[in-house]
Parts: sequence; structure tokens; C-alpha cells
Amino acid sequence: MQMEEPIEPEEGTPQSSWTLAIAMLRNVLDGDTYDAVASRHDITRTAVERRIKAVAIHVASTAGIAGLNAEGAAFVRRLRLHRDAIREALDKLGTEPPAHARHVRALTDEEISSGALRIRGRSHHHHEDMALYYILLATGARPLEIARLEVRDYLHADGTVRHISSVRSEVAITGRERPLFFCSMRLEEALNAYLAERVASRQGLGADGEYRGLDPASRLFLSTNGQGFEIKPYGSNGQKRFRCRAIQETYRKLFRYAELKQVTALTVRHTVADRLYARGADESQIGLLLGIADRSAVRDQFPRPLLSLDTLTTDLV
DNA sequence: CGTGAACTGTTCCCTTGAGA
DNA sequence: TCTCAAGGGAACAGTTCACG
Repeated sequence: MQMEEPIEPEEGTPQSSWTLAIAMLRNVLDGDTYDAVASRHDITRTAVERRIKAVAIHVASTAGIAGLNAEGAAFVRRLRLHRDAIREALDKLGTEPPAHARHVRALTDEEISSGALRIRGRSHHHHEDMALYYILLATGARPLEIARLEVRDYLHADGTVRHISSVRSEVAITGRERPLFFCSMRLEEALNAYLAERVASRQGLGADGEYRGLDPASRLFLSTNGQGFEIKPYGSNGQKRFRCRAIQETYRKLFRYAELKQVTALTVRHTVADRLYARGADESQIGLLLGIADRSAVRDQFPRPLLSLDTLTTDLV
């Protein structure tokens, strides 16, 4: 095998970064530690680990190496165990990084409920995580909007659920109020359990006998530190840009727990749109619920799935 | 030494709204 | 209705830290 170190890292194209990652994996297979490879390339050990795992998982899931699946590729010991087969696969790999199939798909009922089971089993705060999972699927709201929701958005003062609520203008990313519906039994069960847990651990309490004892102006979801998910402004002054890293990370973690591959908080909105179409919604209704003002933007981002003519005409009468 | 969680700087791309 | 520029937020890719 030819050891050609990339002499100039100047271009930094994904191509050179991919071949570099392949070279790093070869080094580790040959017995180098992550640390050794890291100091040679002047990056941290964890960065090396990430690059190597990306290549290893790709090889394990495409090359068909007996005894090594994609999960096994996350462990160095197992990689070294199959070093010959991996080297052979790397020889055939080429220098092109795999195209990231940005294939957006709608989730099935089965995927949603098995994902929920996995989250329940793996999460350390499963009441909150289940509620976060279902609120995204039931409303199609953006994560930042979910982070901004308050107890009063979900509950009436008497403690009953506000089935017909609204994304207030301060909550909505677009700055325009829009309707919000809490009409899912699964979501309600998950949120009931989470809010009961909050009361029990005395987080964000308010007056007795109102809003189930919670402060109506406290965030609906508190992060692990008991405060709401932190929302930070950023960008140059004059701009109103906000981001909530904590809730983003939480959703990435949940999809990982749920083993939903290539699913993000953003792609979940496609599932919501698909289900709404299936129930007869038109573009303007979907735009209203998802917070997209322009109908042509709805058509572009969430195209209505077209059924084949034979499906449409089967048993027409 | 290896792994994973939490955190952060930068990049990418979705969405909006003005103008033709 | 189309095009285009720019705002706004999610994703990516990195680091630090804790732990077995």
C-alpha cells in the first residue's frame, strides 16, 4: 500500500479530508492509538476518533464484512479484529466520500412507536424526553419554538389541557401568531407524566390550585438543570438571531436513542405534512400549522404525495 | 486508552419578503 | 408567479470533561 501523506492540506476539500480519514483508519488498524494519530495531524484525539468512525461505519455497512456490522465499527478492538478484511475493503473504496443521501422520508406508525419504546428504555429523563418526542411529532413545531413554550400555552388555569392553543408571536420563529393544537392522546399522557414529575421535584412551581401548581409563565420544558433550555441571541447587533443549542442537541440525542436514521427535527415536519395531506389538508392549512406563510414555499418544501392513477381509480365505485 | 455527554465556532440551507 | 438577497436557525465538525 502506498503511503501518500497529503502534503498540502490547503484546499480542505471534502475529498482530501475523506482520504485523510482513510489513512488515519489504516494507522489505527496498524496499532497506532488515536492519540498518536492526533498529535501527528495536530488535532484532538476525539476529532480523530470521529473521522475514523465515519469511514469505519461506512465500510462496515457497505462492504459486507463477516462478523462486523455498523455498530461493531464503533469499537476499535473489533476493527482491529477484522483488520485484513477492512484493509481489503479500503483498497476498493476509492477517494470519493459517500454522497450524503439527503433522502427525506415520512415516518411510519411502527417507526414512531418503536422509537418511543427505545427512548423510554435508554433515556435518563424519560418523561421529559417522551414528551419532547411526541410534541414534535404532534405539532410539527420547530425546536426553538418548543423551547419557548410556556406552561400557560399548554394548560388552562384549572389544569385542563388547552386542546386549541396558539403559538404566540413571541414564540413563533416568523413572529406571527398561528394556531396550535394539543389533540394527541400519546402527547397528553407523556406531558401529564412529565408535569407531574416536575411538581414532585418542585421545579417551576406557582400558586396552589392553578395550572396544576406550576408557574404559568415558566417554560413548558425545563432542561436538566431545572431552568428552561437556554436561548442565546447571536449575530451582529441590529439582527434578531436566536439559537437554542441545548434543545437541538436533545433532539439529536433522542433520534439516536430511537435509532431513527437520517431523521432530524426538520425532517419530522415532513411526516407531519404527509399525515395532514393524507387527511385531506390543503397547502394553506399545512402552511398555517407549520408556520410557513407562502403557499408556493409549502409546495416546494412539502410537495403533496401523488397517488398513481390505478390506485386512484381502484374501487372508485 | 476508549467512549460518550455536553458544549461551541462555523457552515449550510430553509424561509421570507421585496421587486419585476 | 418568478427571482433574488438576506435573515434565521439547524447541522456539522470540532473541543473539553468525566468515567470505566
